[in-house]
Amino acid sequence: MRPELIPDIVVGRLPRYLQTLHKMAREGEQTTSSQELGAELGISAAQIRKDLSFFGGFGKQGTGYSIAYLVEQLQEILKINQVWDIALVGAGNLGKAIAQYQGFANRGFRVVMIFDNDPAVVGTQVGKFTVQNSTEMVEAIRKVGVKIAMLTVPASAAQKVAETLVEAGIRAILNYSPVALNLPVQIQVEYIDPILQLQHMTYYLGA
Amino acid sequence: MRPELIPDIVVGRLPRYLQTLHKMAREGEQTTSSQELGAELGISAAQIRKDLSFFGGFGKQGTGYSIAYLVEQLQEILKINQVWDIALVGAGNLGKAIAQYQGFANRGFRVVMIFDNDPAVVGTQVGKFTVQNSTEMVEAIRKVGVKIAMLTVPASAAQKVAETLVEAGIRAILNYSPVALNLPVQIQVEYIDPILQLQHMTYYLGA
DNA sequence: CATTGTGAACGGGTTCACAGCA
DNA sequence: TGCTGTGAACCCGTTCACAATG
Repeated sequence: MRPELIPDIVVGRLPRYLQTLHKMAREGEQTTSSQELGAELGISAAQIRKDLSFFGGFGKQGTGYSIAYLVEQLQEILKINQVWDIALVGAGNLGKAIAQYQGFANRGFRVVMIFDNDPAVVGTQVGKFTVQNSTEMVEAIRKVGVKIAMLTVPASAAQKVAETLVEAGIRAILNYSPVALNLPVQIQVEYIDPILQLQHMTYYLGA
Repeated sequence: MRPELIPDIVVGRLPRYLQTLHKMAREGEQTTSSQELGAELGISAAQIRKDLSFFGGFGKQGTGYSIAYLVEQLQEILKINQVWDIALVGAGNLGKAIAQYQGFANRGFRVVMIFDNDPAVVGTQVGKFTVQNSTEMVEAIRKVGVKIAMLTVPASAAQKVAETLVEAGIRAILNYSPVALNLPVQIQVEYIDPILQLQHMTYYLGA
């Protein structure tokens, strides 16, 4: 399967399918249908079938999909049938909260190092990590071969830090800073800015 | 202008335009063009012009857009030429970090109350707020007339709490819990789940 | 003369509808 | 019979291209 032939928007829905399949599994279900999965997610059944068909036939006519099997297949497609190490940059309130978040483990990720450039913060303990100095960042990331970073630094520092991360060999960045990053195209970048989403919603709120 | 006639995807881009316009203003620029704005955001100039044209002609041929004026217009369109109160539900690590985040104020929002159902947490201080008991939630939200909530409770509790929020008069929810919410269509819901975004990116990471 | 605003062309994602199969 | 997988039709968002204009 050639990854670049599959619409990015389709890839982006797979994690959501996985999320809901996990929930169904927790509730003891063995099997589901495109109909049921779609209802849960607010997506049409046809779209789910079409999306999955890009990767192969995972279902059985008349019966639907085995949840366990589909979970396994999606994990393989998304390459999360392994655990990815993450470097966290920025040990402010948000960074600390993320470092201690328990939900990464069983979804394919774990934070393995945390950096900050504030001397008052470097050396302090956050969960089970000691905050390292940003000056050691490139070397530490290279050494362990970490490929994914989360960025929780002030907006003014984000672009610079991101460039350093790329230099260190990072290939995917989840950016919590409220600025658009300008990086080589081959670097994967996703953004989290709650305010953008709040502003989107207020458009629809009368008064 | 009839809000429902404008593609939702267009509305979703306006906050990003605003974000970049603010940045340009901070850097001392007075004027910009669809070209420049697009380059900054990785969006085509034509799309930006088309998006803005849904709402009116904000630019001048030959010159471009006055940044200050466009910011003002976008704020009005998004209804953030006012400050929206937010109720935060869930005072765990993430909730606490959000409550103390300084970036809401000048972008149209402020957290005004925070709730939790854990007796060990209720009554404690988070930034300048005292965590209130969830049992008081409906009344407190109704009384102040808060319309927006952020949800940072465990996945298992999210649906139930969301329903209670709707009952209290909440009309928009920013959900940090990793579950799809099932609510009346007129309720605005946006999701933040970093793991979905990480999983999206790993698809493109070889090995 | 640079840049907007916009109708028309285009392209790609979604939905439809049904053949195929357990 | 129920539900999947999929080609075709459809629809809607993006890009194109240019007239309009400060």
